[in-house]
Amino acid sequence: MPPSRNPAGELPVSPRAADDVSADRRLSPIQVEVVELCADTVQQLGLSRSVGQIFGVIYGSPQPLAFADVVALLGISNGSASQGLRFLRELGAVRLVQDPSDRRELFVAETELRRLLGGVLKHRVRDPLEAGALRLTQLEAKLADSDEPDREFLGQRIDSLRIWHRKALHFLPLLQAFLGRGGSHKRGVGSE
Amino acid sequence: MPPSRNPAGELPVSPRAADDVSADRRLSPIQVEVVELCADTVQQLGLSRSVGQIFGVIYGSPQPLAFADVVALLGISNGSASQGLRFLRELGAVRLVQDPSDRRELFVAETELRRLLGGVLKHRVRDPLEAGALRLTQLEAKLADSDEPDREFLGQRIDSLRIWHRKALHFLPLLQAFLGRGGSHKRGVGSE
DNA sequence: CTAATTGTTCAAAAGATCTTGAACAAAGCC
DNA sequence: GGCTTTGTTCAAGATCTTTTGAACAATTAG
Repeated sequence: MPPSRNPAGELPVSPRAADDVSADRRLSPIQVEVVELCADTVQQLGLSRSVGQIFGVIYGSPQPLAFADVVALLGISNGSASQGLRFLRELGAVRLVQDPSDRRELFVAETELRRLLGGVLKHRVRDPLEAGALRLTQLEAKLADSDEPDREFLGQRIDSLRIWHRKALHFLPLLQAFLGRGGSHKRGVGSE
Repeated sequence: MPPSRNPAGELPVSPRAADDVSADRRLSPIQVEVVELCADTVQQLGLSRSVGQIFGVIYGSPQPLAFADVVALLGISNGSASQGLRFLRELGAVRLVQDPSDRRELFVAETELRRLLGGVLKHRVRDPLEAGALRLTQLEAKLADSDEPDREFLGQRIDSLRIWHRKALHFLPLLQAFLGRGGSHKRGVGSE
């Protein structure tokens, strides 16, 4: 049971250093908004909202956050935090950092857009596209030895799907090249 | 109550022409798979599955389909069909065509990828991005006259969000240019 | 070794989203 | 005018997703 709330409102005099996050247990109003913004954005990308909140709270923290910090700052359950953090780690959106004086896992947010979106892109675009390719191939085969009455028409439709699919595949490298540029370089962001 | 089912299994001798869709009330196995493929794909895009099924059944039909055909072929309710078709029309993924001998609304699928994705892009990318711009601006203002302790750090984070946001905005025209290039092969695709 | 801390798992509850179907409106037909 | 066909609306129900929290494993400190 983490000391997320304290009936008397007094600090539990944690044994941690003063700059540790566990000391300031609350999010500032601005941080709350960053969390909300991330949550909404991530939701638009088709991932669950709490994953966005978790990323947001880590992204908006000057120090690395521990598991228990995420739980306390967002007021979510251990289960949600565990699942959300695992997912973000798999995506590559957060990373673990080590602190010799702290045996807990500490998380920091990935700040390079290329890496951040790389995971989402794979998870939400590349993998589904590859699954789609397989299905299209099977569908073509099935059409070939079926007694489909509208075989010619459906053949054209499936061809068209193939063309769309190929386009999407060709598009991915372009997108990655685009993401690769500039980003957080000290200067020359370009358009200014 | 449309004659979608007939207790005795006999055709209700519809008053429509023989090539009308209402005559063949069932989807072929291949068409079923096209419907499923569209449903799954559309779901990946973050829209509801039934919308994909509806698009799929229209896309996989040699003839324009009427509202009642969609309901009968997919076995969905009037309500779902009505909402799904309206949504697809708003996106521009299906169009209405007129048949002087039929007073019903007849639907055909949009087959140009550019137009098809155009609507989704606006609905799922451009609009949210614009909302995000507004939020970022408000957030910057709020930060400016707050007594945020980590103001400098959060300022950097918000700047970084701005850069990502701008990148996404600049990317849209690129994507549209890409979609614009010659996908449709003018052979007897017969869809017009 | 024992106790305390840290994080994971998973069945059940809560919540969000989608679908249904019956009542309703609109428009053509007789 | 009344009857039929066509499509829409929306509250209630069904379904799917997310979140919770308590039991559990793993690790470390004492």
